Amino acid sequence: MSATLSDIARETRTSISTVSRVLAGGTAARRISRATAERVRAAAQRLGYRPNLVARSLRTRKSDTIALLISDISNPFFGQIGNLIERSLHRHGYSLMLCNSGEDPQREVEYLQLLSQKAIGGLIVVPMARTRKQLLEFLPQDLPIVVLDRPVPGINSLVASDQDQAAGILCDAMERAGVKTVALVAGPQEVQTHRRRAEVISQRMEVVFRHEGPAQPETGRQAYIQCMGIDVDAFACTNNFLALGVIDCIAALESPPVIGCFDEIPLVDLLPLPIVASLQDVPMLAESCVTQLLRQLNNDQEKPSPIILQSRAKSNKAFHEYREQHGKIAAS
Amino acid sequence: MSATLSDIARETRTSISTVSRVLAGGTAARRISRATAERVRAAAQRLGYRPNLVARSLRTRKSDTIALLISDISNPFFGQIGNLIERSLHRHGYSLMLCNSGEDPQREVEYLQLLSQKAIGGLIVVPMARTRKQLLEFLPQDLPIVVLDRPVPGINSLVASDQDQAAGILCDAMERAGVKTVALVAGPQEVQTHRRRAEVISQRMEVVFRHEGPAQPETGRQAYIQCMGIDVDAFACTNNFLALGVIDCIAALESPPVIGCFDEIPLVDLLPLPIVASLQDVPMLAESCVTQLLRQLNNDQEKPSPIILQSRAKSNKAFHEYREQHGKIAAS
DNA sequence: TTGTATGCGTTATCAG
DNA sequence: CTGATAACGCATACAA
Repeated sequence: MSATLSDIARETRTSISTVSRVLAGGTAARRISRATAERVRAAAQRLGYRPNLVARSLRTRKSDTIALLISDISNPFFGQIGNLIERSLHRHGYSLMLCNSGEDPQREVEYLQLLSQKAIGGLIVVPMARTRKQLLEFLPQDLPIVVLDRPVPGINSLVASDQDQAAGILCDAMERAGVKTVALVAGPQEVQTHRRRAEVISQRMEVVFRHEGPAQPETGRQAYIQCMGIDVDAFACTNNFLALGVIDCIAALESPPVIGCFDEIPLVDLLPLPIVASLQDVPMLAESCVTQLLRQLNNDQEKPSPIILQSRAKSNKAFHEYREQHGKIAAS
Repeated sequence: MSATLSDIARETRTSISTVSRVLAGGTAARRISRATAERVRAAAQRLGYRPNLVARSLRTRKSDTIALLISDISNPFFGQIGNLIERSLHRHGYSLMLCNSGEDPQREVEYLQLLSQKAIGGLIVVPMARTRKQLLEFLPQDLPIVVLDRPVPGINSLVASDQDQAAGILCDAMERAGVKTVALVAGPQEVQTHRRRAEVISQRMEVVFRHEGPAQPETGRQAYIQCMGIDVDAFACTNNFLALGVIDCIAALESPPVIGCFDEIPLVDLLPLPIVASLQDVPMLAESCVTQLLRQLNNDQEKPSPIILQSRAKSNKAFHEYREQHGKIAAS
């Protein structure tokens, strides 16, 4: 058991309040004489004092723990983000509570309710909830919150990629490579991100086949199987998990179609398939979440405004070869 | 703001302790009359009572939050484990605090100290610390703890893979494929897992080149570059991150060597390299951690004993072809 | 069967 | 400049 304020007070023959003020620092500490402040600090040091964060939370009604509510930390995209957010928060003195909703709205609500019970100090969330009301219903009014990846109308504290731009550069790349007809493999259309990506692709490309399902490799496999017989230049997938399933099936072909997708595909350069991906700026997404959140935690008065990041296209060698063969001559 | 015990007491014209006893359930609740118990439960329901977990923690000196202290959640191995552990804990009513040590002993110590300040209820840790003393120094004596993946002498509450068996089946597979000479690419030898794997490989195979460094792809790349000119049948890597770096460099060769490694390589079946990996039973590792921990949390009297899991070998098509060409005839 | 009183360790208010 | 003292919400020993 660590020493308490009261231990230090006894040791220094001062009162608990004095000790608290000294150790709290800030304005309160300045109203204390150099002498006693020094004595208190010395005693705290000597006794190895560490504040009881639970007691502090009970009193202040907030903790230095931030919740990260996402669908699944084993998704590499969230794994990277989670790692970066945790590092950054830790540097700023906060801890992270990890909450996997598993894309299950009910689990999301359960967690949302938990937050106030635990006096969680802030929330970074990739929401299932589609409306501001749904999302905030069970949360304390003043809880600092950052919505990540999926815009929710009426919430300005947003960090996300510009999905129109992201899908746009993907279509650009495919067009330049001579892709005309595409099979669209889409994740759940209830999810903003998947929906918007699918919409842009549908507008820009000639979609001759379409399959929708959970954002898992299995959905990609099913799409490929059902699409057999139909001739397409490319499979466009609204995320990398879907693409993995398609790639898995497609590898055997002698003249494989293009794969267009979003986010990172591991070892993409080694795969004998033409692949082009639209990559989000993951480190910037993570860091933006933290700065956006810290601003609210520090009671910065200016209202938060959305942070929208640009994506960039990345393709592998096989894609470049494909483009050599099928692509238009680039009009400079 | 949620209702408190005191609100319910006032509403039902009983006392705080009565309400507390009813809502606590268990033995205390049985000593209360059906009538008042019902009244209390009804009021709690009506007022939407949710216990303030911070206050409870302060009083009981423990919380229902479990810490997971690992090196890096963006490592897919830990991502999977983290996801499974979080799901399982959540089902059992616990939350997860995620701590990335980044393989930095100092960050590990920082986190260890934090746990008691937060009254964390239990710990699952992949430790840097090599001794029982180092690990437990800053922890409450009675904290339920599970050591994952890296045995620490004197701590029985362990969940890990049998590294001798894991490395053994990898060597078996390579031998059967006709591999004689290997380049050993090893992670930090301070880490139990890497060290043991390297030892077994060194005993079983003819190691003609050796490179050690952080368990990152970059180390694998360096190893490959420094190994150029030396003729080896295989690269044996003590984990998948190292292997990724080697694979990255090696892909271009017309007659590539075998890659032997541990844990999952994404899209391994599509890669044009002979790869064999020794796979840990990740879901079982995760679930074992939770059961091992819950047993301690429920004050089960029997002392915990280590849970050691077996691995299995998995290879891709290219490896099978390699084996056809170079392998011994299997002596039945 | 139920109520009263105390304390967990802090922060914050109000007197001096 | 400093010290009592009152919460925060809950669990629990002790009375009744």
